[in-house]
Amino acid sequence: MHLTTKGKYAVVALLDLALNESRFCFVSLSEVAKRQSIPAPYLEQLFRNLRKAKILEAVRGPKGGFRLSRSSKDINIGEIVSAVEKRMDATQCRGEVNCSSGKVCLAHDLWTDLNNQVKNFLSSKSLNDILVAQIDTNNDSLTQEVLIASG
Amino acid sequence: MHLTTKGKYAVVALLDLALNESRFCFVSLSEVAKRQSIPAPYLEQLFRNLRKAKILEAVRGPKGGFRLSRSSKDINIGEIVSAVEKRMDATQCRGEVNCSSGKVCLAHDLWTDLNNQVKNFLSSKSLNDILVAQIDTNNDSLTQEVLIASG
DNA sequence: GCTATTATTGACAAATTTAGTCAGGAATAT
DNA sequence: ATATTCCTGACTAAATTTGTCAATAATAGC
Repeated sequence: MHLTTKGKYAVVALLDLALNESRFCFVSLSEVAKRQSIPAPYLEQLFRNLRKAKILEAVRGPKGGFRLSRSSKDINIGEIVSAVEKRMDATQCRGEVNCSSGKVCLAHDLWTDLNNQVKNFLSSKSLNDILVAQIDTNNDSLTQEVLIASG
Repeated sequence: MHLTTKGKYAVVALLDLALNESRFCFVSLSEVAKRQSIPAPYLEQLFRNLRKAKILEAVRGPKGGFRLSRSSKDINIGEIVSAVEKRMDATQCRGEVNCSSGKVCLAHDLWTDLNNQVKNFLSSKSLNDILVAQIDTNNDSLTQEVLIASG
């Protein structure tokens, strides 16, 4: 089970997009990258995967950019993370039965359970949930400003 | 958040130890390594950390080996994993406040919550819990044999 | 005391993965 | 046309994981 900067960058970038897309219909990758301190060419790789996963839509050319393909309420963190992380599965054997030389290993069910635990947690949170929680707990000036901008 | 073979090997090795220590007071590392298909010199590194964490006790010399320093009911999976994994923390900033150039990043609380979720899950399971669950769900001949052997 | 067995330590090396870069191409608004 | 932006594939560097090795220290049994 590996949660790396890929997953973290992806989530933050989409949160940024969710906050800014209501003002400008499409947001350029470079804006997001700059605001969130993510190397732009690296973010391109991630957005590529997010587009394949039908989470993002893109338009090329001037005034082009990206936007969420659905409401931020209908995009959960789990699908974002799985779109960019390739080793999130916690089981050594990817759920296969013969993980320990033909026999189910002693801890097989433990890792399967952990896997489900994490999956369920991440799938239960939408992008919007995170934004709302962030707004509730954090009343500094930046957040307020972004809030006004977004709605 | 990284759960690697270290954590998985460590848990399986200790489960193996828990199953076999009642018969032989101390179990040699090479026995465990062989039974669980873990490279012995690699397991040495892990046992080193588990001893530092007061989870294992060792005796050198012939008839020496390792045993759990406490009952398997009093050792939880969380402490095993943290003894051998160095990057289990899911937050990018290790809980620090200025994770995104001076400001708390948008997803800060999300990763903190995920972190706690995983910690609580792993801490809530003891070595003995895993063995009992394994025995309940898996009635093949090997498990039965080991069960009888263990007491 | 000698020997075989086992843990202990520190350093080393290979393989894999992550993180980041780059160059060139394609679409589109102006 | 031109500038802007996404698109694609390949490439590199750094870090981490996954081992390996050699030498040492302790101890049981003879």
